[in-house]
Amino acid sequence: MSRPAYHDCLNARLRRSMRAVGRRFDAALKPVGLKSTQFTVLAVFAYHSELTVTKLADLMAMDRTTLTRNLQPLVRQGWLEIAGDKDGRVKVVRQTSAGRAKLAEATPLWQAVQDEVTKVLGAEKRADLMQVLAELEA
Amino acid sequence: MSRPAYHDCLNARLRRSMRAVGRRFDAALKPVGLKSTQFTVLAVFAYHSELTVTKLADLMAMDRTTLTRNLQPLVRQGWLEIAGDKDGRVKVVRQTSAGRAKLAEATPLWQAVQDEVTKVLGAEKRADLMQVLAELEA
DNA sequence: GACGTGTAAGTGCATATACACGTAAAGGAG
DNA sequence: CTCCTTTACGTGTATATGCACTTACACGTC
Repeated sequence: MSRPAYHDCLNARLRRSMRAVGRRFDAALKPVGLKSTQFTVLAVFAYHSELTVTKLADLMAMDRTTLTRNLQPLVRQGWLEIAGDKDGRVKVVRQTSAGRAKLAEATPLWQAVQDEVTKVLGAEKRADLMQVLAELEA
Repeated sequence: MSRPAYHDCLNARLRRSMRAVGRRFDAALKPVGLKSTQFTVLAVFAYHSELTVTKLADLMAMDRTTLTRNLQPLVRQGWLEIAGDKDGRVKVVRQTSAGRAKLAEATPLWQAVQDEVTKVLGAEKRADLMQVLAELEA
């Protein structure tokens, strides 16, 4: 037997691609002062007017405590706001009008990268990729 | 026009899957005290006896300054060592025997997760995924 | 109403990631 | 030999990520 097929590691491959793609999206969004990860959070609120921290974390398949900290820069910039609830345990996250504006401002830049990827990969391969990546989450 | 198709964001999808897969690999490697990212670094040295920092970063498609810091925990644990070179600008990274042993110890645990993924996705889908992810790097 | 259980959120710690900038050494032009 | 450019690497700062642990509140049982 030869050495194990380390080059076939799914985790390593995913991270490599994630880094490359992340750099690409980050660069595209730089003119509007958004990280790609922050864009992703703002985009969730295009579909939900308000969410508790835990529900948002579930939606994003992210550790709740990671999200708590990721929200801070967005709150500091005034794009999101966090308020208490009748239920004293719960914090509700909402997008501000500045947040909606920032998302709208960033959307064409984001769309351009999306289109670029579709062009490079082809629509079919891209759709298959998205599908398999989603399966991977389970 | 309706709202943009934010749910179709490649970057967000990649990160979601990366998080899920990373958690899975991290959990599997926990018994031997390795993070999945650290395993990836150690595995590179199954193919290369020594590498400069920049070459290692290139091989991993990672920012060089990120790698510099990622190496520190591995050096601290005694799995890698970093030495100077004739060329005073260059730092050479090598795996120690402890590093080789740790990699060998972790390999079966890593292989189990790899096999699990292949079982869940099917070998073909998995191979296609790896292929497309590689294309994405360019 | 006191108490135990479950639920929502935050903190401490460690690591991963990358950009902007700084430092130091090699190597060539004059 | 001096100066300039290139190359290799590190630091400062900010963000992303997750686990172990803690805190605060709600709710049902007695």
